[in-house]
Amino acid sequence: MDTDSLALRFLIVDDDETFSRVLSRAIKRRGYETAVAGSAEQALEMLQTFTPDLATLDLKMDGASGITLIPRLKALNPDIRILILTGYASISTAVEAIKLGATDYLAKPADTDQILAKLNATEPDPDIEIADKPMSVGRLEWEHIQKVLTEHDGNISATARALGMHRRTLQRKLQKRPVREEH
Amino acid sequence: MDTDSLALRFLIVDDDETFSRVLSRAIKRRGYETAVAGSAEQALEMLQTFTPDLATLDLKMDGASGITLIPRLKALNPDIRILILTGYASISTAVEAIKLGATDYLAKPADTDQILAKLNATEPDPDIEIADKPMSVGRLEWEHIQKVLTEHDGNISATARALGMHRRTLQRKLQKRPVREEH
DNA sequence: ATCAACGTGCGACAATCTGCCACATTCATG
DNA sequence: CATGAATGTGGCAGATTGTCGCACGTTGAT
Repeated sequence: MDTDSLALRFLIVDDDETFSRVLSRAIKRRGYETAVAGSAEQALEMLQTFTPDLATLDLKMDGASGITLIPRLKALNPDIRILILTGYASISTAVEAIKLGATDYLAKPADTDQILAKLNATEPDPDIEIADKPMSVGRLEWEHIQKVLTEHDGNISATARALGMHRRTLQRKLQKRPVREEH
Repeated sequence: MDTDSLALRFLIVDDDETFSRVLSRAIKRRGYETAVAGSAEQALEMLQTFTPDLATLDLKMDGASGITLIPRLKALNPDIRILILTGYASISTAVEAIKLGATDYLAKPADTDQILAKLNATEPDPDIEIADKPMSVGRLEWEHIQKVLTEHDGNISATARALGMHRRTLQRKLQKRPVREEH
């Protein structure tokens, strides 16, 4: 369908390729036009030919932080809605982001529904409002652990340290739930 | 020195009496005129005779949250600088506070210098440093709970249901202090 | 080969935490 | 005022976690 002129343009800036791909597909399926950038620099290039109406930005990437994009995006489109989405969330960066004009701020992991819910907060679309249940604490923890574990190349000791959790406990958690996905 | 007409008026709203007293003295010593309220309600009364230029608000108090004071304070003095100061800091309340117009947000414990520094900071800087470690599981859980709690307007029972967690357990978790963010 | 440093898997036990049930209040509403 | 919904506590048995300790593998340097 070429509703090009009508479809809202959605920019995803994240260096986690898997994450970007999954999110991009989920968002396209809902009728948005999407663009994905793997770094702030790459995003800046894209902005010369792509003016987004919505955007999700990661903070921790190679090169510049997504936060630096906020002023550029606002300058290009004052009505843009920006969601900061990061696995390295902190109160201080959240405060900065909002002050700079971000619409909202979420810590990863977050599912697509939550992401869109935050971005649509002001949109006249009272249709798909209250269907979402938050992730259970259990699943949230699981995804977080997997992510950090991957970042440490499967090193359990290092992961436990990074997570401020005891190695023994991590071990037990990993035993109980062999890697499986569901929904 | 009676620079009454020149001295900036500083309002402290916190139910921790000791904390308020110490902070009040430290701030007076630096030439501000101070007023202390132990609750949001009490603060509202004071506003009839005291128009602050600066304020620190606590979030978790008996009665209304300090966050509810933000609009009132802004209405009374659009140039007021408001710092949220709480022992139960979370990203979701920080985001909400900043959106409502708070100047900044700090987690207790914080010393007088930090407090005044935040209140006097002028411009946000996009070059704020990003944490090098991801959040601990404990911290992530706290943030998630706070987010859901905020989405349910502070309703504990509803939050517990949404989280698939026993209400009693949620209550106990909420009473504890959040895990400190480290670096 | 040997030593040192590190990561891993697992047993055991105490300290905590959770899921549940009960009960007294408080609060908004019909 | 009756009623349903929330909330703050207390108590308990059972599940989970924090710690220690120990036995192996690996890897690198001596």
